[in-house]
Amino acid sequence: MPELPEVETVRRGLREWAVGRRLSGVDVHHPRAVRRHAAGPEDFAAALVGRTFTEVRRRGKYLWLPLDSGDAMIGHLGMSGQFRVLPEEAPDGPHLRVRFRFAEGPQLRFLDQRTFGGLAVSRGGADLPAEIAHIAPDPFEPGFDADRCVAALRRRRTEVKRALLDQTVVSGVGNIYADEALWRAGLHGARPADALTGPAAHRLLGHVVDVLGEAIAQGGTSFDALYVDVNGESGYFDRALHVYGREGAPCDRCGASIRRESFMNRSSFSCPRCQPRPRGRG
DNA sequence: GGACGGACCTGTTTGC
DNA sequence: TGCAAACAGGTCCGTC
Repeated sequence: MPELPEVETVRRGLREWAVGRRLSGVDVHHPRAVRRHAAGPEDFAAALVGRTFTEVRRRGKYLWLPLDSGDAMIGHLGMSGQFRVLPEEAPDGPHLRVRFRFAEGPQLRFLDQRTFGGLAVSRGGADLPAEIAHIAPDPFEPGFDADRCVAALRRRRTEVKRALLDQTVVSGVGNIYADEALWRAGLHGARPADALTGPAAHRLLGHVVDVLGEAIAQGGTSFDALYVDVNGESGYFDRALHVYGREGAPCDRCGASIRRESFMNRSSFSCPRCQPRPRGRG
């Protein structure tokens, strides 16, 4: 379940292993992996072969790798996507979607069990691909404006958790870190976003930044083999989670039993005492 | 144009 | 034991 911290961990690995290497071959094993590349798998491969990755950049959960052609390869991990650095002789495995071969050295492989992830080449997209431009800056970008983000959050006439997950409000937040930030803020996710005071919205955003930053420092969160870095290793932040996946466990703050509720066809975890439901709902 | 529900997808877990 | 349903959830798209 890669959110911003997991994607940042992958970005750092790719920066080490992919930048400066010239592609000698690209094999698309599953067309769904490049479904966002409208011109098709052959065009995707042709735009990459002979080119060199010059950088690895990220906005929210999106990665893009600028090429020496001025184009960029965009990547999104979806729910289960992985970039792995593996020797040529390593077996393909059942989830291999795209293989990148270089003039020398190990291969880069894009694996994806649930196929929600995808790759594309953005023409002229080295600086900021047009396909990503609609996403709001994430809190770790130099251009991030907290006041603007808070204003966007408070304009949403919907529940605050849904607003946090809206990548046009703030990018990089997914189900896990939204729950954790709401727990830290003592807010139930069903609270109306447009009813938050300015200071309360700023505090919530501060918790979002804190929890994301702490998770980056731990190499991300991992519950199983679905999320690993380019070397196949897991992060450690799952040990620091306070509510996500802890149904029935005592709240680390007050001892009440953590509850699980269905929300947006997903699970939401919260403390019934620290995060009371808003009155008049549910 | 914003809000919101459903679709997409597959390996694992749970229930009968 | 075996089958079916439920579940995980980020993003896109259609509808209202």
